[in-house]
Amino acid sequence: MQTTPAATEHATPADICSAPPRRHPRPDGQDHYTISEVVAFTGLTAHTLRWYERIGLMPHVDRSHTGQRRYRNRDLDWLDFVTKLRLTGMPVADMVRYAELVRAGEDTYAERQALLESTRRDVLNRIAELRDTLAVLDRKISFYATEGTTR
Amino acid sequence: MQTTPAATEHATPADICSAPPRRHPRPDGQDHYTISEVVAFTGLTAHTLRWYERIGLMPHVDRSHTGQRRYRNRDLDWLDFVTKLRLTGMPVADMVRYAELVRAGEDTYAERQALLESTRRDVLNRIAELRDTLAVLDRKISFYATEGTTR
DNA sequence: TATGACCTTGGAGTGCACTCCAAGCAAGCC
DNA sequence: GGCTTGCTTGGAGTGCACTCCAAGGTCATA
Repeated sequence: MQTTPAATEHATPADICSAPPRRHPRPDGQDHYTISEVVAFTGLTAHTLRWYERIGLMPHVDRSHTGQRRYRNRDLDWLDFVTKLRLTGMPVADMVRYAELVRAGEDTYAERQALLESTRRDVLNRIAELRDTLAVLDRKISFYATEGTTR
Repeated sequence: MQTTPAATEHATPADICSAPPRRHPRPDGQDHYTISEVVAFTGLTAHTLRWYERIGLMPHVDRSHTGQRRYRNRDLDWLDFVTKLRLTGMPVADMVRYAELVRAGEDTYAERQALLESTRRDVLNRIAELRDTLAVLDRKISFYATEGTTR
């Protein structure tokens, strides 16, 4: 059993770096998903998928001969990444900025790196805040646990 | 040096449980802060403080003889807690629910505990998600770092 | 070929969490 | 008293991230 090397070999400009350890529903070459399939895979709504495209957050989605969207594996990878960024609280405008850098090509590597490093710092800060909050919650919960049972 | 026991001894129904390790600007008894002082302490805006009160997120704020707000140490503690909850992504409506339980008295200890435990689970999940995101960011950042310098 | 589920678009609507405004009262200083 | 700065209110406005709608075209199955 081995991972399919296609993902990195045919890497598109859309998201060239670092193959995520994701299992694709279908292998590269047969990867043509309708919008409702992508809804099922990602948990996003069709509305949101179309909106992401309109605001420039999707690198470009193929179309069938009749104009319907046909998502590829690389689109799923991109959506996974976008979903992770969204969880960090990053504003959509910043994600669009990153998408623009990706579209602009290799010359933007440095700027992309800087953007992700700034995001990384945000994530570390948020984790620290959440740890703090966790401590407060634990203190209050244990208060309620003892007071609630001994009263 | 020892912590002032006043905070727990005179604990008000507002937020009776678990004295936070917070240094108050003034000791209990001389704690009467204007809204702009609270703005300076908490980082919240005056608009937001008034809005919190309007929607029932503040337990009740004292007023001067002319009707101006005079916040107490317990109010600062409460605002600290609310700010922590907000960082977890908890909707304001849920925080209002908790505030209502606090106002309702000791009979709601069990429900409060359940609410905080549910929040606790959310926080743990969010931390796990952020760790995951951190791994993805690190992978991409190291890609850009090597490609950017060797190109 | 008909039925019904799915897909397309631009634009309008929604919900949340603030954020601001106008008009007026209050407090402190010269 | 006059001036400035701060505080009060209800209600309206803002920005974000979706979310939905109407009107119509497409696809799969019977």
